[in-house]
Parts: sequence; structure tokens; C-alpha cells
Amino acid sequence: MYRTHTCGQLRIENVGQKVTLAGWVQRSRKLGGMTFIDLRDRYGITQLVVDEGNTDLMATASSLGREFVIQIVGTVVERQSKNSKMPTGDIEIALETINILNKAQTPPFTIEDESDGGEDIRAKYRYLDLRRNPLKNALQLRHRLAHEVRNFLDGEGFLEIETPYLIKSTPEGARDFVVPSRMNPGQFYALPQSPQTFKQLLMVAGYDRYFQIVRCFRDEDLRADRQPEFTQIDCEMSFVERDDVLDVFERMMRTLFKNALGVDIPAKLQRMSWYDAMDFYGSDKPDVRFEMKIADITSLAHGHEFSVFDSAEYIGAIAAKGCSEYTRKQIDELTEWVKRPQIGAKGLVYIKCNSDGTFKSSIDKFFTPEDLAKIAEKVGADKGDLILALCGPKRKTQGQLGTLRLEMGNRLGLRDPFNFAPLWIVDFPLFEWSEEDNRFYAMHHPFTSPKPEHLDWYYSNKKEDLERVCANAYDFVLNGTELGGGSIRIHDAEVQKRMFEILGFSAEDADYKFGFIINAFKFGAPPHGGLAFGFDRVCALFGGQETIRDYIAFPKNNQGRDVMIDSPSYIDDVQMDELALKSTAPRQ
RNA sequence: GGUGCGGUAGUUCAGCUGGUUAGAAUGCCGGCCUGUCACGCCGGAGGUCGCGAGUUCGAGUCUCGUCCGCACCGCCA
Repeated sequence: MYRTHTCGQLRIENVGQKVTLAGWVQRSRKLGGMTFIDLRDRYGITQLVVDEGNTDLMATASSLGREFVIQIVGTVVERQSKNSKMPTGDIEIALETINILNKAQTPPFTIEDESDGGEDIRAKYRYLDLRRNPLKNALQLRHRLAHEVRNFLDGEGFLEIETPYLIKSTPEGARDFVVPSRMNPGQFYALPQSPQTFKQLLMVAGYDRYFQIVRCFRDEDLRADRQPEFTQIDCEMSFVERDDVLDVFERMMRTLFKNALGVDIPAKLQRMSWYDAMDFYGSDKPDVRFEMKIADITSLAHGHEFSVFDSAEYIGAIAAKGCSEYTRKQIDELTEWVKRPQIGAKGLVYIKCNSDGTFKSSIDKFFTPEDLAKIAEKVGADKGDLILALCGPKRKTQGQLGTLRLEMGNRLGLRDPFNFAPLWIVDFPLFEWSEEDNRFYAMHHPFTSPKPEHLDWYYSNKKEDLERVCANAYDFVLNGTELGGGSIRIHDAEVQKRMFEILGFSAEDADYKFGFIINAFKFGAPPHGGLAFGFDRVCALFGGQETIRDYIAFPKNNQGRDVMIDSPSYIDDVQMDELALKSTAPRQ
């Protein structure tokens, strides 16, 4: 038997017991005649002590390096000087034997809560980084959440069913990862971007309530919250309307918050239309932890001989609470910030609402104090606030204001990661017009149904009618992050046919790409809908982080590489030939 | 595809307007230390300044190129 207890287990009640422990040497401290060793495993740290009486044992203890794997036998004793900072701090183990199970090279960085290692080196030695508490806690949280999800959905009658990873490449949406087929030379499987079509086929098959915690793959550029392979909580339900779906998953999220964090979220979540989200927050994933809503001041700002405003389609503003004392330097710096290419504003207009009731603005030449007071009222600015205004094309400018709003929220400390403000975004446009390609694209995917009350527009041939068709779709948004989304699907063959028509697919196209699902729908498809949550993001936000990397055991870097196993990599010519592929590997 | 920041000891960083032998902390090695727990004290080893060109009497420092990392924009139905 390697051990009788773990390193996080022993307490004052165990004093006097003879125990065997195994783990890694966190650190040893030599004090002349005596040596202390911190022994670590997944469960915690227990202090070992060697006294000078036993010279052999002292010699072995002295030879231990960081991260050696050892097994020890000893007696639990009460400490002379206790450490209240650690759960096992009342006791220590008086050693009798040390058995070195494995030596270890000195790790390239310190394995402590605050490591001295940079991201690069920690990624290369991920298995060492994973020994650290922050990552251990992250993966434990992930496990807990997965468990709670399964528990909840099982209780609601959902079946967890696996769907294939080797599937068929589909044109719209993200770029597919593809896998060459040896037995079908020149042909490729695609890895699923989501199990979308399969879960709908499961509904056709009558499984009624399906879920899966499933890996998905998208060959797109990475971000802190985007990995090429990521995990979804994928769900689908039959015989449901939108509110049935929202109800189930609101309850699921409430359960996760309660059971994993002990946090209560409202019983009924806010449902904000996509149009309101864009108008008031400049984003389809608004952070509603704080107000600072965007106000449309176009009509108040036009007609004051200020040509920048007069020539703009839209003028919008936000009010930053208590920022009227911003210095010239701070405002210049903000102006530069919004002019960065990532945001791309042309300039920034400010109005200081001074505490004495006067105004000071960059447009004083064009606007009377009465004009400015009207704007302040519209923006909801009080004395002491700073109004920041941008102008330009409507949606673009709102987006810029939305980004500025988040930045001001950060500066004012309004974005506490442990303050949770979830909501639903609903009533998205069904289509997006692409000027470049001169065609409509589905904003979600081509199986998303139009809202029933918009069917007349859906069958209209006018572009402006199609543009205002709303999708029967919904996104779950938390603290400015899209955590999940879904829709009520099309189950009617005529509606589906019309969808492909609007998207410009010929009947042959649609048949080649989606024939299997169109066919299936001819055999009795129930009304159905569902959604999927980005599980990695759920974990990260629950952990108070913005990056999902710490919540994935073995993530990829910015270039999509796993720097630990060094993949992707070239394969040899024999493999290439078998797959009917031509090598582009550099010759050695 | 683009923007920004970064790359100097095992590790994290400092290194000014170019100037003798490139520093600190930590880690590592050795010594001392019987109540440490970020132990303490003394000593030591440790560097292709990412790589390649260029400017210069002289480059860690300036210029160009290139590679790598992170964040972001595009992209991600």
C-alpha cells in the first residue's frame, strides 16, 4: 500500500497514528540539526520533520530536491509551532523512513500559487504548471460544473447521446478542420463545428430531449476566449417554443450558480432585444453589470454649424459618472485610445458637467449651455459627470461607444468579475446582408426559424422586408460574454426550402450539402429547438477569469500550436502517399 | 491578413542620449543554523542580450528583415 492518507487529510485528531504518505517534495527547510519537508499531493500539503537523532534519515532528507516523488512512514505529532494558514498546520509527521520513489530534475519554474514562470515556459511544461493550485482549482471547478450540468439535465429527462466526430464539411459558418480519408482517396471528413445537424436528426428520431458535453472544432484564429477545439454543452428539445427552452436553461444556470458558487441569480432573467442591445450597449453581448447606456443625441446635436456632427448619420454619447474632473491629458489619452485602429473613431467630443452646474466642452463654440444641458439630460448625466460622444455611421459608432463604455466601466471599477449579471438577448435579425458578396447570410445558421409573426416578410422578395425578419433565436449573455445561444429550428420543409432560396443555394447545392437533413425532415420532423453553451467560457467566468486556457488541461497557443507535444507536425511520405496528399514539408 | 506590447542568467525582470568587466531578485550548488513554513546568514557557479543583416571606431541599446510569445482588429453561421 503506497499510502494510508493523503497530504490534505491529517488533523490534530490523528495525533499518535502511524501513517504512510506519498507525494511530491514541495520544499525542504534545513535548520542545522532538523529538517522540515513540505509534502504535496492533489489534496494539500503536510509537513514532515526529521530530527538529528537519525543520521541516515537526515542524509536522505538532505538529498531530496524539489519535486522528488517520495513515500514516507512516520507518526502524526502535534506541532510545537502551528501554522494557521494551512489546513494541516496543527500537525506534522515525525519521520521514520523516507523512500525515494523517483528523483526529479529541478523544474524550470517554481511550482507555487504565484509561479515565477512566464506563460511560454509554463505552456511547454504544462504538466508541471498543472501541479499548481490555481490550475488545479480551475480543473476542479470544471469537473464540478460538468457534474452539475449532467445531474440537472438528467433530472429534466435529457439523454446524453454521443454524435460522430468524423462528419461532412459544410460551407457556411466557420472554417472546418478536415481529415483525409485513406480509404476514399481525395475525400475528406470534417470535424464538427457543433453537432447541430445530428441533434436535429435525433429530434426527428423521437429522442425528445438530448444533450451532450461535446468537443467542437473551428479552424479560425484564436483569442483568450477562443480555442480551435472547445467544449459545448449541446442541447435540443422537441415540442417546445422559445420560452420553454429559456425556462429550462435559466433554471440550469441558476442551479450551476447556486451549487458551484453559492450565488443566487434572478428567478426570471431579463430578455433584451438585439436591437436594444445594439442601441443602448453597442454590442450583441452587453455587459449589464453597470448602466452607462448609450444615448442617441443625433437630433440634439445636428444643426449647430458643427460640420463633423452635421455630416454624421448618427451621434451617440455616454455619461461617465464622476469623471468631470478629468484633465486635458486624460481626455487626450482617451481620444487617442478611441482613435486606435482597433476602434477606429475619428475623434472624441467631451462635455464636462461641472459640479457648479456649468459646462466645459470641446464644442463650446457651437453649442450654448442650454444646448449642452439638453444633451446632458438626454444622456442622463448629472453634475460631476463626463459626457463622451462619438459620431459616424449608426451601428459602427454604437459599436465604438460600446467599446468605450466597457473601457470606462473598467476604469471606474464597475466590472467586478464576481458580480454576475446574466440575461437573454432575443429577436436577432434572421439575415445579414453582405455588400461584398451581394447576398444574404444567415446570422446564426440556415436551420434557424423566423419568428412566426414575421413569415409574411420572410416570403417577401423585398430586401428591406427580409432585413427586418427576426429569428426565433436567443443568446445567453453574462458580463459581456456570449455564453450560449440557440434557436427554434425550422421543421417545415417549405420554410427550409425558402431559407435556402434566400441564401442563394440552388436546389442541387442544398441537396449536396444538406440533403440528408432535408430528406429526414420529410419523415415527420417534430417542432424542435435548442441551444449550446460554451462550456470553457462558463468555467472561466465562474472562476472570475477572462481567459479559458486555464480551464482546459492542455490548451493550444495563439498560433493553434500545442507547444508541449509540438503539434501540428509534418508526417512522413508514406503516410502522405496513403492519404493521397502531396508533401510541402521542407526537406531536411 | 493587420495593430500594439514583449523576447537580456534556469526563471521573472532592470539596463538612461550607443562607450571599459551586462546587473537585481529568485532558483541552483557549497557552508553555518533545533521550530521553520516566502526560514535566516555567508560564499559560489551561471549570459550566443531570439536570429540575420546594416549604420558606427564601438550596438543589449539605433535601422531593416525575420522568428517566437501575449493582447486585440479582421475572422469566429
